[in-house]
Amino acid sequence: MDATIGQVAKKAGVSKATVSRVLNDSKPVSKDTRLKVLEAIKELNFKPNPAARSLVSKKSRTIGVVVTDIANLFVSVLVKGIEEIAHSSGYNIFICNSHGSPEKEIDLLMMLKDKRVDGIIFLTSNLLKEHKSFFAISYLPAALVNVSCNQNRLIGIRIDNYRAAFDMTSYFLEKGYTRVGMIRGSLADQYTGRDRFVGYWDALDKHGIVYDEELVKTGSLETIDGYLATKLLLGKNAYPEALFVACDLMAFGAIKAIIDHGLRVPGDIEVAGFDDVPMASYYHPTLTTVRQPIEEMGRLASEKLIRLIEGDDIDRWEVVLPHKIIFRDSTAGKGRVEKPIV
Amino acid sequence: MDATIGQVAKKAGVSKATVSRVLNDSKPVSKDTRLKVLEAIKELNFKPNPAARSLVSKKSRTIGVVVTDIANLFVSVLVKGIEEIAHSSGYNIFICNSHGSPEKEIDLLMMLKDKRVDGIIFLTSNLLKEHKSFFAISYLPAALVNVSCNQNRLIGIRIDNYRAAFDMTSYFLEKGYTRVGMIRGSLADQYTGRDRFVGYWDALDKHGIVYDEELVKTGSLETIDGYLATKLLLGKNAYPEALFVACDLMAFGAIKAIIDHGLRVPGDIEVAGFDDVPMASYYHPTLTTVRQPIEEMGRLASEKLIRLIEGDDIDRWEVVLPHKIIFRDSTAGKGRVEKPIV
DNA sequence: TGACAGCGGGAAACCGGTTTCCTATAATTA
DNA sequence: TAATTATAGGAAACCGGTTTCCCGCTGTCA
Repeated sequence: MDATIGQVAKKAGVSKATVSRVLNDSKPVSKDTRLKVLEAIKELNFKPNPAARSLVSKKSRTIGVVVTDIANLFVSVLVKGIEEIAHSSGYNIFICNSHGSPEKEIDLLMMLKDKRVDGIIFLTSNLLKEHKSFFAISYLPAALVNVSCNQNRLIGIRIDNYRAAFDMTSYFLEKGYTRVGMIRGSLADQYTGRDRFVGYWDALDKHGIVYDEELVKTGSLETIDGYLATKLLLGKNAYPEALFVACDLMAFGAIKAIIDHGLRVPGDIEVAGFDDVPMASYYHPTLTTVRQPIEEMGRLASEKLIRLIEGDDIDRWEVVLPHKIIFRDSTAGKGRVEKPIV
Repeated sequence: MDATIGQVAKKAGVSKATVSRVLNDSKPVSKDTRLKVLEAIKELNFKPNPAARSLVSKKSRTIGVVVTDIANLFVSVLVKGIEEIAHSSGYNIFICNSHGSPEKEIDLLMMLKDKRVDGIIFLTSNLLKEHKSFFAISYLPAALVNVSCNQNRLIGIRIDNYRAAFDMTSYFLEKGYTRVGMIRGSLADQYTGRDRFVGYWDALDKHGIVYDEELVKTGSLETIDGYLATKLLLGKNAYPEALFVACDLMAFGAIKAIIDHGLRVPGDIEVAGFDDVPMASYYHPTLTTVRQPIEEMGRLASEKLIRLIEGDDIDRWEVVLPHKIIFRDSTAGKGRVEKPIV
């Protein structure tokens, strides 16, 4: 069906080797022969068989991508960035959903290695020692998104989650609120989740507010988790004046819960999220949030990984991209009303 | 680095052919030899090289997936379904974003063919004759999502968009509203977009309402398009009592526009969407919408395509899955207030 | 006992490219 | 003019599997 290099060679009256040289510019070929070969290629509509190429080059031109769940907005935007660069560099991407399970993650990493991918982009909120040793032993080029790792030859792409959470929380505190709550990610998250939580805590601390565990609940990053966690929070007798939520999806759930509880956002409780997914500016009320350059993170991970795969040198292994707080309606409250001094 | 079949053969004291037979159960092997081979495989941690296998089998175990934009919620949920089945059947998926451009779509289809994918899943709202002839000429197994095509040997997965739109619109009309508007998809969409629009029109017709082009605007399926289209609609002197929007994302934009305009949903205008993306039940107000079994559509496309690739017979080439209208707050209005008969 | 079928297993061809090694010719230098 | 050096391009090995073809052994039947 498809033409082979042998047929092209015969048609052009040259050897397979010569056709290969024309295809890859791997050795000089005279103008005449080159033209004959190109002509034959065009006439037969010849496309080199990638499997045959892979076999000898030992490169699959495929990047494995392990993510928690492609249907999550953060993830799909990240993948879009990854795909854009990979595709334009001639790489396929091979996406796998781990559903956040560490065992599944390990399985997937090993499976990708068996499939001979050239490199891996790994999105996880929790980098375990099993993960680290996989990368150390396998020698597979890899880029980690969202976590930092001082291990040798591992690319890391993230934002300063600690700082972002610190600043977001400080905004509420400087508005005069003393009861600032948080819906945080799972306690198992040693990186993203932890950094955002510590940033929140440190901001309280710096502003002389004592951490109150009654004001903090945990959810697993889905909208429904934000909803349920906030419901719990509101069950207490004294609810927060402001709420910092560890991701936008949960923040939407939180706002829904507050409204269902008969309170207003931002009138009664101000809410801020994290990520700035596209929906944040169309939710009602629009959501104040920490903007991560998600697509850019994907592009950068892809680009650096491909450089690493192709043996170019990497100037910086760890990249911390800038974030930005985007203020919208969900925090457009008046701040604490000071008691007038008589 | 990685062990080869030759090394396994040597270690087990047999020929490569025998190892291959054990791996694939392609010819009987005595119990003794089989055990020796399995032992050697385990000891060397041997994993067959997929490129070498592909070369001889002429199968890449890869499915090309062409979608408009992976960051779109409908798309990412669909891809999740596709990935689930493909992965569990040992197939990779190779995702490409067309951004809705027909030229790009053709380019991607041809590129996938050159990459020797075993089959293609194609999500498009508009099946052009160039697409059809690609599938006809290339003989590549393919599954189309969202469009119907009477062409031979093409799998089609969709819902009855016409009926769904008809029913949704009828709901408003039967509530007594006479001014029911629509934000429809692009005029270029000959399938999904057209069916939903015709369903809307026919419902009006059946209820004796004359189609009013002032009440219909067009958008390109993104949230912002819904917002802008609705803004336009509200600019007119008499706005609709109810609005049927061709997809959820645009519906969110529409609701936002209505609220920004100083009106209430559903108090002043009722709104319904289409798709039932996860956010629909967490938007404020929660969104009435036509539920498509998106993930199931992905799974089914994947499953049928793999059957086709592997030569099993296909019982039904066209599958029309059931949809369901999910009623939520955005249509919880009282209906037209009848003038009391004195 | 001899002929033949059935079965396990090895050697080698093959898939379609790339790369090494080598040769013939042209160009350069002594 | 002879010797040397570049250069284009061919033959064949190779990548790592699968598959065909064939052979030797055992068991069965006449």
